Amino acid sequence: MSVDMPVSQRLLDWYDDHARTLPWRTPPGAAERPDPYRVWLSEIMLQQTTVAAVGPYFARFVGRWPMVTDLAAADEAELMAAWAGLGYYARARNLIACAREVTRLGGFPSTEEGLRALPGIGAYTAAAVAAIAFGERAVVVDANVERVVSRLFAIAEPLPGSRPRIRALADTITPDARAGDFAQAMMDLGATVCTPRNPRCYACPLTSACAAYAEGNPETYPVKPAKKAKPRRRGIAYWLESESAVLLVRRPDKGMLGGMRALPGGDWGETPEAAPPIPACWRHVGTVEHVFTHFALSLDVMAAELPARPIEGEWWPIDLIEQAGLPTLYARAAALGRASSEMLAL
DNA sequence: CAGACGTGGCT
DNA sequence: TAGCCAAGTCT
Repeated sequence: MSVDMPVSQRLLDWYDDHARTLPWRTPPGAAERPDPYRVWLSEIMLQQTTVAAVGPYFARFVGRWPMVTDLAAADEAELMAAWAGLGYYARARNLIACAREVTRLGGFPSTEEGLRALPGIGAYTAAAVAAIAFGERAVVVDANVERVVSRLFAIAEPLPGSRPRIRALADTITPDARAGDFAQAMMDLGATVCTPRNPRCYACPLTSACAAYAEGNPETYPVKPAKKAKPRRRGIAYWLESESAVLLVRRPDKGMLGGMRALPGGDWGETPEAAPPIPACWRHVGTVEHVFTHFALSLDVMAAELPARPIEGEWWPIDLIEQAGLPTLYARAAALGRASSEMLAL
């Protein structure tokens, strides 16, 4: 392989042999383009989320809602429950809004600009869908591309200040043809070779063009600012059981776990303080330690059993609690409450 | 613009 | 193991 072959060509050649096989992809250089609906759905799911985590969710979603028009007609609560566990729940709320808008438009826009106007679609996703699903030349910059470009050009300026330069440099190496394959090739390279730690430079098709490799310190790029310390908050969740069912609530659309089902309980803060939904003999059955992006939470779980469903609300059969679509935090809290009441019944 | 917004896997 | 990190978007 010639060293003066353009970076884009070397990368595309590498991709032809090393592309990952993924459910939402067509093979490299395939004649037919992938379904825009599947490309869009996968891109939304993959935002800040690993391929491994997305796999089963993607399969369930396309099985249940095979076309964007099906998703547009979905029951919102069912969709939120199907998303439970994937995180960043604003994505699920935007997903259904976007599906409805696309259905109203009669299909996905094929341009970056048109895609960018849809809910939940930002600069990255608009470029990715335009390139992958519609073959448009678009400069696709995600965290993988930022890392690969930072290393190729040994960019010393830390993120996020270096973003404009990274984008400009990515533009210079993006080819006119096969822009979608090129974008996916950059992401595959970042995910499997040009990794954040212990990059496998010996397997990289671009080492001869890589400034960081020449310096001998690829792992030092991209330069990032120091992380801030996470504060710790406390909260309480109430497992109220009656007639083999448990009382669930729906969290407000704004804020943490917005729109998701949850156990009753007050706000989270410095001290755990929340009035129980009803006076009862509440037992402390455990504490869930959960780390979010910007704080850590200690959630104390209280449990009680009462006869004859004492208050109005959504009473969910405990045997079917897995289907309630609780986000992970509350799924863990529910496991504690359920185990405690089963223990008590023995 | 910097902070809010989840979760699980890897080192 | 505690921290880092993942195909970002919205405000």
